[in-house]
Amino acid sequence: MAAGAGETVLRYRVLPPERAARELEEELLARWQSEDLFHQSLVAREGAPEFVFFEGPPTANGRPGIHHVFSRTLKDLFCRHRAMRGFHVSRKAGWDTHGLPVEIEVEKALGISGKQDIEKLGVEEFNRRCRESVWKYREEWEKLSARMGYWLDYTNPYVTYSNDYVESVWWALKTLYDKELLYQGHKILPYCPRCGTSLSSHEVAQGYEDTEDPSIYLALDLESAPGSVSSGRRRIVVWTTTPWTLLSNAALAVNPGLTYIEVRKNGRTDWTLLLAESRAIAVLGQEWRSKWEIVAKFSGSELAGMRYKRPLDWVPYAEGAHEVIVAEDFVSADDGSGVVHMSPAFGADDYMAGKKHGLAFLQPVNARGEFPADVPVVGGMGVKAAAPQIIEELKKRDVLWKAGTVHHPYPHCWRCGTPLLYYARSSWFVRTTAFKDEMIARNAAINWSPPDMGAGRFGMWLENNIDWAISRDRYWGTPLPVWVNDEDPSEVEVMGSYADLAARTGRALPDDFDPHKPFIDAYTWPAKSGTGTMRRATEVIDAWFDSGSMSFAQWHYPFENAELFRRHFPADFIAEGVDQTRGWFYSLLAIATGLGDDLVKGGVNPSAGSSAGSSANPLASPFRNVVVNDLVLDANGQKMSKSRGNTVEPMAVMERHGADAVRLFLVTASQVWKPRSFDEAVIRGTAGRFLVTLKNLYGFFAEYANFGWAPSPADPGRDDRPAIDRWVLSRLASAEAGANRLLDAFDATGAARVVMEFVDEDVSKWYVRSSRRRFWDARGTDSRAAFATLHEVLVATCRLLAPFAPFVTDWMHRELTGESVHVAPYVRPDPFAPKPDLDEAMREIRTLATLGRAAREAAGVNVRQPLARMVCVLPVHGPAVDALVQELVPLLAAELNVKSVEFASSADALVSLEAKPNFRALGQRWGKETPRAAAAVAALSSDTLRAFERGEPVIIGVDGTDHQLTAEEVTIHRRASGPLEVQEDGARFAAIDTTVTPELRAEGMAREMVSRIQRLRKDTGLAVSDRIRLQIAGPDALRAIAEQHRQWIAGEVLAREMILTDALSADPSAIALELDGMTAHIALTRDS
RNA sequence: GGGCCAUUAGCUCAGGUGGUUAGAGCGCACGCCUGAUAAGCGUGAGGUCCGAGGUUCAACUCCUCGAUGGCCCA
Repeated sequence: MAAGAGETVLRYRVLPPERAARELEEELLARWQSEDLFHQSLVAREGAPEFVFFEGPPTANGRPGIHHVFSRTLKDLFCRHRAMRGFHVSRKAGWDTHGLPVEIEVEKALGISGKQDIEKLGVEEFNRRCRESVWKYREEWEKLSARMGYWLDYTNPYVTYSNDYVESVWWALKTLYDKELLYQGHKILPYCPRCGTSLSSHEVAQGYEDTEDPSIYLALDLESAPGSVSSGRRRIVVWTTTPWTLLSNAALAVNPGLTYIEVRKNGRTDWTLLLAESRAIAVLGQEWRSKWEIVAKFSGSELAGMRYKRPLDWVPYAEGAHEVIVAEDFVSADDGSGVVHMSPAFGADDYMAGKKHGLAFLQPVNARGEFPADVPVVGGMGVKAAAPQIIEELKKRDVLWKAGTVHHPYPHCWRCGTPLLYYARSSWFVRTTAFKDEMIARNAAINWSPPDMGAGRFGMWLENNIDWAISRDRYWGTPLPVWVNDEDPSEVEVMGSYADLAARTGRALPDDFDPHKPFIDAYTWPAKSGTGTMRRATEVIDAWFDSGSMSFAQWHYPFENAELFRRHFPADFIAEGVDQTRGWFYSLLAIATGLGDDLVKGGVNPSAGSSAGSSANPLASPFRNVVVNDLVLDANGQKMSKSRGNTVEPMAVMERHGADAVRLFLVTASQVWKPRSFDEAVIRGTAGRFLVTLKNLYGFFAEYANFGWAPSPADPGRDDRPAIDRWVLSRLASAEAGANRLLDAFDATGAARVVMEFVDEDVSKWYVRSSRRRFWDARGTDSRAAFATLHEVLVATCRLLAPFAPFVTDWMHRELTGESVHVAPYVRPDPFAPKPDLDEAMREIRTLATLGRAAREAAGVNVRQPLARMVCVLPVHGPAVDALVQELVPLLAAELNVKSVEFASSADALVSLEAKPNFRALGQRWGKETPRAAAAVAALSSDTLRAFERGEPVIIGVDGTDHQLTAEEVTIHRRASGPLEVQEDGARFAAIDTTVTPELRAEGMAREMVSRIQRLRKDTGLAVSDRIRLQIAGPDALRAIAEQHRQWIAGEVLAREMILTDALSADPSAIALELDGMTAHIALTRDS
């Protein structure tokens, strides 16, 4: 036959179930690109209210991992939702390009390590390589973003190393300086000897690791003093885990409020030990009281002022007090000996105590973390490595009490893993403590998801705020714009712009001006004071300061784009992983708060764009809503790490399962702020399975709609459709409203679950399954209603799911409507109002269906066998619900294959009533007697309850106290009694009459035949619309049944001809069917 | 060492303000349906709600102590 005549033009493309998600997604990616859809969607919203999103810049020199897919899914889905809601959502990409991570990457690539190597190579060359290295992974990141469907504007990203960006950061630093919030100080800072630079508190927070360190108890000789009880040797027990600091010991500290004891070992008179009483067990052992005698007790304050002999005398004291005991509150009674060794150059408490008591300051450690060469025994050694030598020396000198090791978390460099040293250094600080309260106030206005992240973790962090050490003795970073007179360090100038710099030097900057080291260091000028030269402080700044400046620096504000800035500040929404709590979340808030009014006033050009400035509230937090996601763990719940080798390659996973499934899985596996295990088998079984169901629903619709349905005015109006259509539209409206409300509240998991449950439970499990026959013909009114309803459900569902699974929803939406889902509204302009009565009626019908199926199963009668009747009981509803239940009865009858459905009333003989006590209500009245009152209620007879339902008073009595029963105190359940097969669930029951009469059996057999014929049609490869010729052979009784139901059978199986014979001619395709011990033979051919 | 959060079916997770039958999905077993078929659907088994005390008429739920795991802080 020539092509053409019988061909149907496919209106809706089919979606073969075996088609790989990857292929479908690639089709869409190509389409989006050729349509430039993302940018077109932005253009379409030009002028609409802005929903401001800040992209936290990924560091451009690391490879993206699966956890990035997680936070990017969240960013993308909320942006997509707001865009579908009508907002303009610009999504400017950004790159974090400075800092230690980049330097370390380059060091590795060059095979060098440490500052000397870098200086040897030359800073110019080194920074040139840093600048290049940053882009090594750029393509990978962009590919990942594209592949996962993350819409982000990469055409004009902000880049933290660009001249414009650096200039904005300079402006911020200068503004802080002018407000006296930027200062140089000398403090104990965590210091990485490998990287040669100090770290800020939030960097340290990222690097705690369990470490085994020496745990050393020293017994140091006290100088005998007047009032001494012992004439022999007196020693004080001191604990430390950093033996390398003993070289610089200047004092011992005790807690003034603690009790210290002097003890003598039984049988010894020549020496005693001093230590805190509460630490005796730890130092002397569990049984110490039987072995030691307490000879004296002191309070800590009494010990203050006593002198001792330091353990190691390799470093001479210069000036300052030394070898003296001081009393300080910070000394803990919970560990060590209650006596702490003080080394003011190497500990924050020590430093503070050193200042207070004028202690000697010894710092015999160089910037590489080694003892200087001229120190005896350990000269030239790394401080940590020298522990064994130091311990050996302490033994020799007879001051070691005991030496062991301790497991404790110790900070390491978050980038290179080197243990940090606490080390006195000069550094530049942002005085964040000056505006701590304001940060706390602004934080209170931020909507955190989850809430306790803001009030708890982040709030506590703010409470304990310390000044932000922002300078780094490194090379690749925003240079500190501070110039200092080389002859008088108190003369300082801070540059707030390149124009400032040009003005100072008196010369225009060159066209190829580069603000980075080493070029910037060449800019010097004679000091205004007349003597000396202004030279730049050599440091660069913390890269977190860069990223925290993105809200203005991404626009080169305040030098230009004032209006753009004001339109995009503050952010309505940001989302990152929990690890950013002390990173980007903090730096954004700290910088915006520190700049305060100056940020929105915009320094240099305050008049520009003033008309657009109304939305920028100077007291606002830089972000209004923040969604924090937790870690992605491996399939066994273990943290992913390169060293464990259990990381997941995101691209490969998306190729296998599709980006839709991965995104959906990440969002729905559990609340996003809880850690989730990433198990591919689970993805397949949950998100993947759901998407298969969704595609099948579309496939079902498309297959039948292609026989001739398309939306048209001939479709009945929504209110004129059958109850099941109105019901599913009502459910859809609820899902739509619920999902939208939850997304507005930044609950992605909840929103996705609402829609998925609607699709699975309501559409697939119930609506389509029970409406299938209505789709077999595309012409009748009822069919039109069904098609129109399912079409609307699918279209709206695609929209509801589009933020989560942007690929398959777009594919389907385009087929269904001809338009991309991503430019469609999230909520329909004319939603069908939810119908609570209808929902309730359908819930009852579905419950009865469940009970009816159970009854059939219990009776062993399969559903294909028609039965005469079922009797149901439901709790009392209003007339509206009752009427709707009646309207839905045919559905129930069809589902359970029964001829009639009756509802029994309470008075019916089939029903007896039972009372279930309501403990909550009874408890209020009866208190202790509740169980007995409940028993009395439960004992009420069926007749009494009937009377109660009629409104007659019922009295229950407990211990002579009578009480008139109220409606709240009891729930009345109906129980079936009688000959039927009964299943019940609380107040509902379904009773099925399982009697199979000969007529019913004949009908059942006819259905068996139809079923078998249908299977044969399918096996023969017929299309659902093909007509057939049918032959049925068998004993007389069977033929009689077939004859009796001839018309029905022929109609069901689309037989134009149906021949009944006693034996088939030899037909190889014939099949046999056993029915009640008889055998039927069936054969069919296509009727062309 | 301090703070926070978890611990519920074999697995992954739900379970306002305490209320007497502790739920779902997956897996398992059995079955249904056969015009969504490499699909769809049902029923069932399976729990000392981490442990021990306490408050209460009543505790998965509240309190105390402890165990295990995780996160954060120092």
